[in-house]
Amino acid sequence: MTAETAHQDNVGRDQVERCILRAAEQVFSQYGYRGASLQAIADQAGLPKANILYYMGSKQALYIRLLNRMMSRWNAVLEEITPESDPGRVLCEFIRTKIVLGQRYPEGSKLFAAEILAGAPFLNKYLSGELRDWVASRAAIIRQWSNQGKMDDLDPHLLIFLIWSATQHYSEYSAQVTGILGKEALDEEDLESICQFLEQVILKGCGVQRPDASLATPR
Amino acid sequence: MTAETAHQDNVGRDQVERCILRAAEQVFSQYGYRGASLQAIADQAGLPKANILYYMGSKQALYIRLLNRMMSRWNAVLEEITPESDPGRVLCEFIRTKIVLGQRYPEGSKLFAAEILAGAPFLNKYLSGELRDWVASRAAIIRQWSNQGKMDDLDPHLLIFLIWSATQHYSEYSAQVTGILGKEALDEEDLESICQFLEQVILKGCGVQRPDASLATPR
DNA sequence: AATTGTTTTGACCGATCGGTCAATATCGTT
DNA sequence: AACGATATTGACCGATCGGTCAAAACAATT
Repeated sequence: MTAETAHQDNVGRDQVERCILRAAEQVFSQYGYRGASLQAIADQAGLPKANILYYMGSKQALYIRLLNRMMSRWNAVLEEITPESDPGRVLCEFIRTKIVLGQRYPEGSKLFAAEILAGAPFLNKYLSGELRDWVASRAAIIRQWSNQGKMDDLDPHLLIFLIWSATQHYSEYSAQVTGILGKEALDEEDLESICQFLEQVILKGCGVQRPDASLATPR
Repeated sequence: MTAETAHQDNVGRDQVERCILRAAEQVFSQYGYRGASLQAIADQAGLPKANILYYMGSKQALYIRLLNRMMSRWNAVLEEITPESDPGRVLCEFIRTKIVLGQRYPEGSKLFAAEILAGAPFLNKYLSGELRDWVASRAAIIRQWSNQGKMDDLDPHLLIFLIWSATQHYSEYSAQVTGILGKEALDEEDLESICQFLEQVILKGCGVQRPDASLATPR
Protein backbone atom coordinates (compact mmCIF):
# COMPACT_ATOMS: atom_id res chain seq x y z
CA MET A 1 0.00 0.00 0.00
CA THR A 2 1.37 3.34 -1.03
CA ALA A 3 -0.57 6.02 0.84
CA GLU A 4 -3.83 6.32 2.65
CA THR A 5 -6.62 6.60 0.15
CA ALA A 6 -9.58 8.91 0.26
CA HIS A 7 -11.62 6.27 -1.42
CA GLN A 8 -13.67 5.48 1.61
CA ASP A 9 -14.49 7.04 4.96
CA ASN A 10 -14.11 10.64 3.89
CA VAL A 11 -16.17 13.29 5.57
CA GLY A 12 -16.05 16.22 3.20
CA ARG A 13 -14.55 18.06 0.29
CA ASP A 14 -11.63 19.33 2.33
CA GLN A 15 -10.28 15.92 3.15
CA VAL A 16 -10.51 14.71 -0.42
CA GLU A 17 -8.87 17.88 -1.69
CA ARG A 18 -6.06 17.60 0.82
CA CYS A 19 -5.50 14.01 -0.19
CA ILE A 20 -5.31 15.01 -3.84
CA LEU A 21 -2.99 17.93 -3.12
CA ARG A 22 -0.66 15.72 -1.12
CA ALA A 23 -0.53 13.11 -3.86
CA ALA A 24 -0.06 15.73 -6.56
CA GLU A 25 2.76 17.39 -4.63
CA GLN A 26 4.61 14.10 -4.48
CA VAL A 27 4.25 13.37 -8.17
CA PHE A 28 4.92 16.90 -9.44
CA SER A 29 7.97 17.26 -7.19
CA GLN A 30 9.50 14.11 -8.64
CA TYR A 31 8.73 14.58 -12.31
CA GLY A 32 8.03 18.27 -12.79
CA TYR A 33 4.99 19.74 -14.44
CA ARG A 34 5.29 18.05 -17.80
CA GLY A 35 6.64 14.78 -16.52
CA ALA A 36 3.83 14.29 -14.04
CA SER A 37 0.65 12.58 -15.24
CA LEU A 38 -2.82 12.87 -13.82
CA GLN A 39 -3.03 9.10 -13.81
CA ALA A 40 0.02 8.85 -11.55
CA ILE A 41 -1.48 11.46 -9.23
CA ALA A 42 -4.78 9.61 -9.20
CA ASP A 43 -3.07 6.32 -8.38
CA GLN A 44 -1.11 7.97 -5.59
CA ALA A 45 -4.33 9.41 -4.16
CA GLY A 46 -6.25 6.17 -4.61
CA LEU A 47 -8.91 7.85 -6.73
CA PRO A 48 -10.00 7.51 -10.34
CA LYS A 49 -8.47 10.05 -12.66
CA ALA A 50 -11.78 11.72 -13.48
CA ASN A 51 -12.21 12.53 -9.82
CA ILE A 52 -8.99 14.53 -9.75
CA LEU A 53 -10.27 16.71 -12.56
CA TYR A 54 -13.67 17.04 -10.91
CA TYR A 55 -12.04 18.61 -7.86
CA MET A 56 -9.16 20.48 -9.46
CA GLY A 57 -10.46 21.45 -12.87
CA SER A 58 -7.26 20.86 -14.83
CA LYS A 59 -3.67 19.77 -14.47
CA GLN A 60 -2.50 23.37 -14.72
CA ALA A 61 -4.94 24.62 -12.10
CA LEU A 62 -3.82 21.88 -9.72
CA TYR A 63 -0.18 22.70 -10.31
CA ILE A 64 -0.65 26.42 -9.79
CA ARG A 65 -2.61 25.76 -6.64
CA LEU A 66 0.31 23.75 -5.29
CA LEU A 67 2.76 26.50 -6.20
CA ASN A 68 0.67 29.12 -4.44
CA ARG A 69 0.37 26.95 -1.36
CA MET A 70 4.15 26.56 -1.24
CA MET A 71 4.73 30.28 -1.71
CA SER A 72 2.36 31.10 1.12
CA ARG A 73 4.30 28.78 3.43
CA TRP A 74 7.39 30.89 2.89
CA ASN A 75 5.69 34.20 3.55
CA ALA A 76 6.26 34.06 7.28
CA VAL A 77 10.04 33.94 6.89
CA LEU A 78 12.02 37.03 7.89
CA GLU A 79 8.86 39.06 8.40
CA GLU A 80 9.86 41.03 11.48
CA ILE A 81 13.29 42.22 10.51
CA THR A 82 14.34 45.83 11.21
CA PRO A 83 17.57 47.83 11.03
CA GLU A 84 17.70 47.59 14.82
CA SER A 85 17.49 43.80 14.86
CA ASP A 86 20.52 41.82 15.89
CA PRO A 87 22.05 40.47 12.65
CA GLY A 88 23.33 37.31 14.27
CA ARG A 89 19.99 36.47 15.73
CA VAL A 90 18.14 37.21 12.49
CA LEU A 91 20.53 35.26 10.28
CA CYS A 92 20.43 32.26 12.61
CA GLU A 93 16.67 32.34 12.61
CA PHE A 94 16.70 32.67 8.84
CA ILE A 95 18.93 29.64 8.40
CA ARG A 96 17.03 27.54 10.90
CA THR A 97 13.63 28.45 9.52
CA LYS A 98 14.65 27.59 5.98
CA ILE A 99 16.05 24.24 7.07
CA VAL A 100 12.90 23.44 9.03
CA LEU A 101 10.62 24.46 6.18
CA GLY A 102 12.59 22.34 3.78
CA GLN A 103 12.21 19.34 6.06
CA ARG A 104 8.54 19.97 6.76
CA TYR A 105 7.65 20.32 3.08
CA PRO A 106 10.27 18.41 1.12
CA GLU A 107 7.95 17.75 -1.80
CA GLY A 108 6.89 21.38 -1.93
CA SER A 109 10.53 22.46 -2.00
CA LYS A 110 11.29 20.10 -4.83
CA LEU A 111 8.20 21.24 -6.67
CA PHE A 112 9.47 24.79 -6.51
CA ALA A 113 12.94 23.73 -7.58
CA ALA A 114 11.59 21.87 -10.60
CA GLU A 115 9.59 24.92 -11.58
CA ILE A 116 12.73 27.08 -11.46
CA LEU A 117 14.72 24.49 -13.38
CA ALA A 118 12.14 24.57 -16.14
CA GLY A 119 12.70 28.32 -16.41
CA ALA A 120 9.91 29.34 -14.02
CA PRO A 121 7.18 29.47 -16.70
CA PHE A 122 4.47 29.87 -14.07
CA LEU A 123 6.48 31.85 -11.53
CA ASN A 124 8.42 34.46 -13.49
CA LYS A 125 5.96 37.19 -12.57
CA TYR A 126 6.17 36.23 -8.92
CA LEU A 127 9.97 36.12 -9.02
CA SER A 128 10.40 39.51 -10.65
CA GLY A 129 7.53 41.00 -8.67
CA GLU A 130 6.62 40.09 -5.11
CA LEU A 131 9.76 38.07 -4.41
CA ARG A 132 12.06 40.70 -5.85
CA ASP A 133 10.48 43.33 -3.61
CA TRP A 134 10.74 41.00 -0.63
CA VAL A 135 14.44 40.49 -1.28
CA ALA A 136 15.06 44.17 -1.95
CA SER A 137 13.53 45.23 1.37
CA ARG A 138 15.58 42.68 3.32
CA ALA A 139 18.67 43.59 1.38
CA ALA A 140 18.21 47.23 2.33
CA ILE A 141 18.17 46.33 6.00
CA ILE A 142 21.24 44.13 5.68
CA ARG A 143 22.94 47.03 3.94
CA GLN A 144 22.17 49.21 6.93
CA TRP A 145 23.69 46.64 9.23
CA SER A 146 26.87 46.87 7.21
CA ASN A 147 26.86 50.65 7.37
CA GLN A 148 26.37 50.46 11.13
CA GLY A 149 29.43 48.25 11.38
CA LYS A 150 27.44 45.31 12.65
CA MET A 151 28.79 43.11 9.89
CA ASP A 152 31.14 43.09 6.92
CA ASP A 153 30.35 45.07 3.81
CA LEU A 154 28.87 42.43 1.52
CA ASP A 155 26.36 42.33 -1.30
CA PRO A 156 23.13 41.57 0.58
CA HIS A 157 21.57 39.88 -2.42
CA LEU A 158 24.41 37.42 -2.64
CA LEU A 159 24.17 36.76 1.08
CA ILE A 160 20.49 35.93 0.76
CA PHE A 161 21.24 33.68 -2.21
CA LEU A 162 23.93 31.94 -0.18
CA ILE A 163 21.57 31.16 2.68
CA TRP A 164 18.84 30.07 0.31
CA SER A 165 21.06 27.71 -1.62
CA ALA A 166 22.88 26.28 1.37
CA THR A 167 19.65 25.45 3.20
CA GLN A 168 17.54 24.31 0.28
CA HIS A 169 20.27 21.89 -0.66
CA TYR A 170 19.24 19.53 2.13
CA SER A 171 15.67 19.18 0.97
CA GLU A 172 16.02 19.37 -2.81
CA TYR A 173 19.24 17.38 -3.03
CA SER A 174 18.33 14.95 -0.29
CA ALA A 175 18.90 12.07 -2.69
CA GLN A 176 22.47 13.20 -3.22
CA VAL A 177 23.14 14.03 0.44
CA THR A 178 21.85 10.72 1.76
CA GLY A 179 23.60 8.82 -1.02
CA ILE A 180 26.95 10.36 -0.15
CA LEU A 181 26.54 10.19 3.61
CA GLY A 182 25.27 6.63 3.30
CA LYS A 183 22.12 7.28 5.29
CA GLU A 184 18.53 6.31 4.73
CA ALA A 185 17.41 9.82 5.68
CA LEU A 186 18.56 12.79 7.73
CA ASP A 187 17.55 12.59 11.38
CA GLU A 188 17.11 15.34 13.95
CA GLU A 189 20.72 15.07 15.00
CA ASP A 190 21.95 15.56 11.44
CA LEU A 191 19.75 18.60 10.99
CA GLU A 192 21.01 20.15 14.20
CA SER A 193 24.59 19.62 13.04
CA ILE A 194 23.77 21.21 9.71
CA CYS A 195 22.17 24.24 11.34
CA GLN A 196 25.11 24.66 13.70
CA PHE A 197 27.54 24.37 10.82
CA LEU A 198 25.77 26.85 8.58
CA GLU A 199 25.25 29.35 11.41
CA GLN A 200 28.88 29.15 12.40
CA VAL A 201 30.36 29.44 8.92
CA ILE A 202 28.01 32.02 7.48
CA LEU A 203 27.90 34.29 10.52
CA LYS A 204 31.65 34.19 10.92
CA GLY A 205 32.04 34.68 7.19
CA CYS A 206 29.94 37.83 7.37
CA GLY A 207 31.73 39.19 10.41
CA VAL A 208 28.63 38.82 12.54
CA GLN A 209 28.79 37.86 16.20
CA ARG A 210 26.80 34.79 17.12
CA PRO A 211 23.89 35.68 19.36
CA ASP A 212 24.84 34.83 22.92
CA ALA A 213 21.92 33.36 24.81
CA SER A 214 23.14 34.73 28.15
CA LEU A 215 23.43 38.24 26.74
CA ALA A 216 20.31 37.91 24.65
CA THR A 217 18.35 41.03 23.89
CA PRO A 218 14.82 40.46 25.16
CA ARG A 219 13.26 40.56 21.76
CA MET B 1 15.09 29.92 -35.98
CA THR B 2 15.88 28.02 -32.83
CA ALA B 3 19.27 26.40 -33.25
CA GLU B 4 21.58 25.41 -36.03
CA THR B 5 20.33 22.23 -37.57
CA ALA B 6 22.33 19.24 -38.65
CA HIS B 7 19.92 18.72 -41.46
CA GLN B 8 22.29 19.82 -44.11
CA ASP B 9 25.98 20.38 -44.55
CA ASN B 10 27.14 17.83 -41.99
CA VAL B 11 30.36 16.02 -42.50
CA GLY B 12 30.09 12.95 -40.32
CA ARG B 13 28.52 11.04 -37.48
CA ASP B 14 30.25 13.09 -34.83
CA GLN B 15 28.69 16.36 -35.85
CA VAL B 16 25.21 14.90 -36.02
CA GLU B 17 25.65 13.22 -32.68
CA ARG B 18 26.91 16.39 -31.07
CA CYS B 19 23.96 18.29 -32.48
CA ILE B 20 21.57 15.72 -31.03
CA LEU B 21 23.32 15.69 -27.67
CA ARG B 22 23.19 19.45 -27.45
CA ALA B 23 19.49 19.54 -28.30
CA ALA B 24 18.73 16.69 -25.91
CA GLU B 25 20.62 18.39 -23.10
CA GLN B 26 18.49 21.48 -23.52
CA VAL B 27 15.21 19.62 -23.49
CA PHE B 28 16.06 17.16 -20.70
CA SER B 29 17.42 19.95 -18.50
CA GLN B 30 14.18 21.88 -18.79
CA TYR B 31 11.66 19.08 -18.42
CA GLY B 32 13.50 16.20 -16.79
CA TYR B 33 13.65 12.67 -18.06
CA ARG B 34 9.94 11.93 -18.11
CA GLY B 35 8.83 15.38 -19.14
CA ALA B 36 11.12 15.48 -22.16
CA SER B 37 9.87 14.03 -25.44
CA LEU B 38 11.89 12.71 -28.33
CA GLN B 39 9.80 14.84 -30.64
CA ALA B 40 10.84 17.99 -28.79
CA ILE B 41 14.47 16.92 -28.96
CA ALA B 42 14.13 16.18 -32.66
CA ASP B 43 12.56 19.58 -33.31
CA GLN B 44 15.33 21.27 -31.35
CA ALA B 45 17.95 19.42 -33.38
CA GLY B 46 16.16 20.01 -36.67
CA LEU B 47 15.97 16.31 -37.44
CA PRO B 48 13.13 13.83 -37.79
CA LYS B 49 12.39 11.85 -34.69
CA ALA B 50 13.38 8.53 -36.21
CA ASN B 51 16.85 9.90 -36.79
CA ILE B 52 17.36 10.55 -33.10
CA LEU B 53 16.61 6.93 -32.35
CA TYR B 54 18.83 5.75 -35.17
CA TYR B 55 21.81 7.48 -33.58
CA MET B 56 21.00 7.08 -29.91
CA GLY B 57 19.08 3.83 -29.72
CA SER B 58 16.53 4.85 -27.13
CA LYS B 59 15.44 7.73 -24.94
CA GLN B 60 17.02 6.12 -21.91
CA ALA B 61 20.34 5.47 -23.65
CA LEU B 62 20.44 9.09 -24.79
CA TYR B 63 19.69 10.32 -21.29
CA ILE B 64 22.31 8.13 -19.65
CA ARG B 65 24.86 9.21 -22.21
CA LEU B 66 24.19 12.84 -21.28
CA LEU B 67 24.52 12.05 -17.60
CA ASN B 68 27.85 10.32 -18.13
CA ARG B 69 29.13 13.21 -20.20
CA MET B 70 28.24 15.63 -17.42
CA MET B 71 29.85 13.49 -14.75
CA SER B 72 33.07 13.28 -16.73
CA ARG B 73 33.19 17.06 -16.95
CA TRP B 74 33.32 17.23 -13.18
CA ASN B 75 36.06 14.69 -12.80
CA ALA B 76 38.85 17.21 -13.15
CA VAL B 77 37.68 19.19 -10.11
CA LEU B 78 39.81 19.02 -6.98
CA GLU B 79 42.02 16.34 -8.45
CA GLU B 80 45.38 17.44 -7.12
CA ILE B 81 44.59 18.15 -3.53
CA THR B 82 46.95 16.98 -0.78
CA PRO B 83 47.26 17.49 2.98
CA GLU B 84 50.13 19.87 2.21
CA SER B 85 48.07 22.06 -0.13
CA ASP B 86 47.14 25.54 0.96
CA PRO B 87 43.49 25.37 2.04
CA GLY B 88 42.74 28.90 0.97
CA ARG B 89 44.11 28.32 -2.47
CA VAL B 90 42.33 25.01 -2.90
CA LEU B 91 38.97 26.25 -1.67
CA CYS B 92 39.16 29.32 -3.91
CA GLU B 93 39.97 27.15 -6.87
CA PHE B 94 37.14 24.81 -5.92
CA ILE B 95 34.61 27.64 -5.76
CA ARG B 96 35.81 29.23 -8.97
CA THR B 97 35.92 25.99 -10.90
CA LYS B 98 32.40 25.05 -9.88
CA ILE B 99 31.10 28.47 -10.88
CA VAL B 100 32.85 28.29 -14.23
CA LEU B 101 31.63 24.76 -14.93
CA GLY B 102 28.10 25.78 -14.07
CA GLN B 103 28.31 28.65 -16.53
CA ARG B 104 29.96 26.60 -19.23
CA TYR B 105 27.42 23.80 -19.01
CA PRO B 106 24.23 25.31 -17.62
CA GLU B 107 22.00 22.71 -19.27
CA GLY B 108 24.19 19.89 -18.03
CA SER B 109 23.99 21.24 -14.52
CA LYS B 110 20.23 21.48 -14.69
CA LEU B 111 20.05 18.01 -16.15
CA PHE B 112 21.94 16.69 -13.15
CA ALA B 113 19.75 18.69 -10.79
CA ALA B 114 16.57 17.31 -12.32
CA GLU B 115 17.93 13.80 -11.98
CA ILE B 116 18.59 14.35 -8.27
CA LEU B 117 15.18 15.94 -7.77
CA ALA B 118 13.55 12.86 -9.24
CA GLY B 119 15.35 10.79 -6.62
CA ALA B 120 18.42 9.95 -8.73
CA PRO B 121 16.90 6.82 -10.31
CA PHE B 122 19.80 6.54 -12.77
CA LEU B 123 22.54 7.94 -10.53
CA ASN B 124 22.04 6.37 -7.12
CA LYS B 125 24.82 3.87 -7.70
CA TYR B 126 27.16 6.63 -8.80
CA LEU B 127 26.23 8.80 -5.82
CA SER B 128 26.76 6.10 -3.22
CA GLY B 129 29.78 4.70 -5.07
CA GLU B 130 32.29 6.78 -6.98
CA LEU B 131 31.06 10.14 -5.78
CA ARG B 132 30.92 9.06 -2.15
CA ASP B 133 34.52 7.86 -2.36
CA TRP B 134 35.53 11.10 -4.07
CA VAL B 135 33.95 13.12 -1.28
CA ALA B 136 35.38 10.90 1.44
CA SER B 137 38.93 11.29 0.17
CA ARG B 138 38.64 15.08 -0.03
CA ALA B 139 36.96 15.18 3.35
CA ALA B 140 39.85 13.29 4.87
CA ILE B 141 42.29 15.89 3.59
CA ILE B 142 40.16 18.75 4.86
CA ARG B 143 40.06 17.00 8.22
CA GLN B 144 43.85 16.96 8.26
CA TRP B 145 43.92 20.67 7.55
CA SER B 146 41.76 21.18 10.61
CA ASN B 147 44.04 19.02 12.73
CA GLN B 148 47.04 20.98 11.48
CA GLY B 149 45.36 24.18 12.64
CA LYS B 150 45.11 25.52 9.11
CA MET B 151 41.39 26.04 9.48
CA ASP B 152 38.52 25.69 11.93
CA ASP B 153 37.33 22.29 13.03
CA LEU B 154 34.32 21.73 10.82
CA ASP B 155 32.54 18.76 9.28
CA PRO B 156 34.26 18.45 5.89
CA HIS B 157 31.23 16.87 4.27
CA LEU B 158 29.06 19.82 5.20
CA LEU B 159 31.71 22.18 3.90
CA ILE B 160 31.75 20.43 0.55
CA PHE B 161 27.96 20.50 0.44
CA LEU B 162 28.05 24.21 1.21
CA ILE B 163 30.37 24.97 -1.68
CA TRP B 164 28.42 22.73 -4.02
CA SER B 165 25.09 24.29 -3.20
CA ALA B 166 26.29 27.88 -3.15
CA THR B 167 27.94 27.59 -6.56
CA GLN B 168 25.40 25.40 -8.31
CA HIS B 169 22.72 27.86 -7.33
CA TYR B 170 23.83 30.27 -10.04
CA SER B 171 23.43 27.81 -12.86
CA GLU B 172 20.47 25.75 -11.73
CA TYR B 173 18.48 28.61 -10.26
CA SER B 174 19.49 31.12 -12.90
CA ALA B 175 15.82 31.79 -13.63
CA GLN B 176 15.31 32.85 -10.03
CA VAL B 177 18.55 34.81 -9.74
CA THR B 178 18.01 36.80 -12.91
CA GLY B 179 14.35 37.36 -12.05
CA ILE B 180 15.22 38.81 -8.66
CA LEU B 181 18.21 40.81 -9.83
CA GLY B 182 16.21 42.05 -12.81
CA LYS B 183 18.81 41.01 -15.36
CA GLU B 184 18.57 39.20 -18.64
CA ALA B 185 21.54 37.05 -17.72
CA LEU B 186 24.62 37.10 -15.52
CA ASP B 187 27.63 38.73 -17.17
CA GLU B 188 31.32 38.29 -16.46
CA GLU B 189 31.26 41.11 -13.93
CA ASP B 190 28.44 39.49 -11.98
CA LEU B 191 30.26 36.17 -11.91
CA GLU B 192 33.45 37.78 -10.66
CA SER B 193 31.47 39.46 -7.86
CA ILE B 194 29.87 36.15 -6.96
CA CYS B 195 33.23 34.38 -6.85
CA GLN B 196 34.74 37.13 -4.72
CA PHE B 197 31.77 37.04 -2.38
CA LEU B 198 31.77 33.28 -1.94
CA GLU B 199 35.53 33.11 -1.49
CA GLN B 200 35.46 35.84 1.09
CA VAL B 201 32.55 34.53 3.14
CA ILE B 202 33.33 30.84 3.01
CA LEU B 203 37.06 31.16 3.62
CA LYS B 204 36.57 33.57 6.48
CA GLY B 205 33.78 31.38 7.80
CA CYS B 206 36.14 28.41 7.87
CA GLY B 207 38.98 30.32 9.48
CA VAL B 208 41.12 30.02 6.37
CA GLN B 209 43.47 32.74 5.25
CA ARG B 210 42.89 33.97 1.74
CA PRO B 211 45.76 33.07 -0.53
CA ASP B 212 47.94 36.12 -0.98
CA ALA B 213 49.28 36.36 -4.50
CA SER B 214 52.42 38.16 -3.37
CA LEU B 215 53.20 35.45 -0.83
CA ALA B 216 52.08 32.68 -3.08
CA THR B 217 53.66 29.31 -2.61
CA PRO B 218 55.10 28.25 -5.97
CA ARG B 219 52.72 25.34 -6.36
C1' DA C 1 -41.32 7.83 -1.41
C1' DA C 2 -40.23 11.30 -4.50
C1' DT C 3 -37.22 14.87 -5.90
C1' DT C 4 -33.24 17.55 -6.26
C1' DG C 5 -28.35 18.45 -6.13
C1' DT C 6 -23.75 16.64 -5.51
C1' DT C 7 -20.02 12.90 -6.14
C1' DT C 8 -18.21 9.14 -8.30
C1' DT C 9 -16.64 6.70 -12.16
C1' DG C 10 -16.03 4.02 -16.55
C1' DA C 11 -15.98 4.90 -21.22
C1' DC C 12 -14.36 7.57 -24.58
C1' DC C 13 -11.99 11.58 -27.46
C1' DG C 14 -8.09 13.41 -30.31
C1' DA C 15 -3.26 14.13 -29.53
C1' DT C 16 1.07 12.62 -28.35
C1' DC C 17 4.19 9.24 -26.27
C1' DG C 18 8.54 5.92 -27.26
C1' DG C 19 9.74 2.86 -30.58
C1' DT C 20 9.71 -0.14 -35.09
C1' DC C 21 10.13 -0.82 -39.86
C1' DA C 22 10.50 -0.72 -44.62
C1' DA C 23 11.21 2.25 -48.42
C1' DT C 24 14.22 5.54 -50.15
C1' DA C 25 18.34 8.40 -50.59
C1' DT C 26 23.20 8.97 -50.28
C1' DC C 27 27.84 7.46 -50.35
C1' DG C 28 32.36 4.97 -51.13
C1' DT C 29 34.39 1.33 -53.63
C1' DT C 30 35.13 -1.27 -57.61
C1' DA D 1 27.76 2.07 -64.21
C1' DA D 2 26.88 -1.09 -60.70
C1' DC D 3 26.82 -2.48 -56.08
C1' DG D 4 26.75 -3.05 -50.91
C1' DA D 5 26.80 -0.16 -46.80
C1' DT D 6 25.20 3.52 -44.35
C1' DA D 7 21.77 7.46 -43.49
C1' DT D 8 17.41 9.43 -43.78
C1' DT D 9 12.62 9.55 -43.19
C1' DG D 10 7.44 8.99 -43.41
C1' DA D 11 4.20 5.82 -41.92
C1' DC D 12 2.70 3.22 -38.47
C1' DC D 13 2.20 0.53 -33.73
C1' DG D 14 0.14 0.02 -29.00
C1' DA D 15 0.16 2.78 -24.90
C1' DT D 16 -0.65 6.80 -22.53
C1' DC D 17 -1.53 11.76 -22.37
C1' DG D 18 -5.10 15.64 -20.58
C1' DG D 19 -9.70 16.26 -20.72
C1' DT D 20 -15.03 15.43 -21.57
C1' DC D 21 -19.33 13.37 -20.71
C1' DA D 22 -23.18 10.93 -19.29
C1' DA D 23 -24.80 7.41 -16.50
C1' DA D 24 -24.86 5.65 -11.98
C1' DA D 25 -24.48 6.25 -6.96
C1' DC D 26 -25.15 8.99 -3.11
C1' DA D 27 -27.03 12.63 0.03
C1' DA D 28 -30.37 15.87 1.57
C1' DT D 29 -34.82 18.02 1.59
C1' DT D 30 -39.55 17.80 1.05
